[in-house]
Amino acid sequence: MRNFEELTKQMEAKGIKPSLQRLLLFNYMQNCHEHPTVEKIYADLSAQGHALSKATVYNTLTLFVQKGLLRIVQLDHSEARYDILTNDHAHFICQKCGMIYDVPVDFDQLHLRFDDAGSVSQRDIFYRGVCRRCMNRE
Amino acid sequence: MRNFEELTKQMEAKGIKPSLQRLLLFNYMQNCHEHPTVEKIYADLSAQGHALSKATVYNTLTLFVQKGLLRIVQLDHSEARYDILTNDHAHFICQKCGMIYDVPVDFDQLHLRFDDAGSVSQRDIFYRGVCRRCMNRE
DNA sequence: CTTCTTGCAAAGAGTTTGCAAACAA
DNA sequence: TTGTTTGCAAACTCTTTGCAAGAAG
Repeated sequence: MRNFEELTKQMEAKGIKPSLQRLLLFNYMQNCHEHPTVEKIYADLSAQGHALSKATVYNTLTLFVQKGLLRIVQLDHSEARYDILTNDHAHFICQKCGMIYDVPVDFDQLHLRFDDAGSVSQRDIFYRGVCRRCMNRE
Repeated sequence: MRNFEELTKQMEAKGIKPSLQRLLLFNYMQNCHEHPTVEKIYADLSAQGHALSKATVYNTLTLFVQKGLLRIVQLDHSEARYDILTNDHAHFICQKCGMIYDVPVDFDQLHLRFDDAGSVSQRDIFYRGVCRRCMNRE
């Protein structure tokens, strides 16, 4: 919960007014690396004694995505999960336990050659399979 | 609508019993390369005079995904779109017009190095941006 | 004041499910 | 028969929205 001035600066740099709820959410997302769902974010912040509505969680996360602070990790038709946008990484999704792992990856090795692409603003890579932990469990 | 024997073989090879509705849907997906939504699939097949319910479209597509004939392309929280699983290709999504382009890509250049990955069964790459057609339109 | 943000509850979209009828083996 | 597939409608989940109250400048 420290370092709010730094967070404020980052948000203002993206054109977002730093209200209390927005700071709370941004701070939470900065420190959460498990790609949480709206439900989890809401539950965690509520448990910490912060008052904010689920609608505000939805609306604020959507705002953050639009402003380029977060990205949505949408798997099939389940709940959306959110991910702080840092340096590029891929995602590995375990089909047994549902866990999402970050995978370091060098996107530039891909050499995308595609004439219909005017401009590219975001790149996402997903691997699906079974993680080592689940494999060992069998 | 020809070639049903071939389709039947492919479906049986994946452990799917070839009912009429399933053949219709599989045949449709084989020949549709625009990543259609359930709504579009249902509308197109209905317009062709085929009787099948939307629930069956949903259930059958889900079956096909589970059996590895199709993949879901789920963008944010909009409708799911379906894609026949052929040789690897990435997707480029235009954020203006919503069109999804197929992009040839060599996945093996990525050299995924990730110790927690036990086994990998599927790889998806998404690029987002603005397509050339939309850029030229401005 | 004036504008932006929040929160509740209701609406909405897309998808899944229960169950009975139809079909296939 | 015995098991599988279909289809309708209802239920469900996740997300968005309208609007009034509240906070900020």
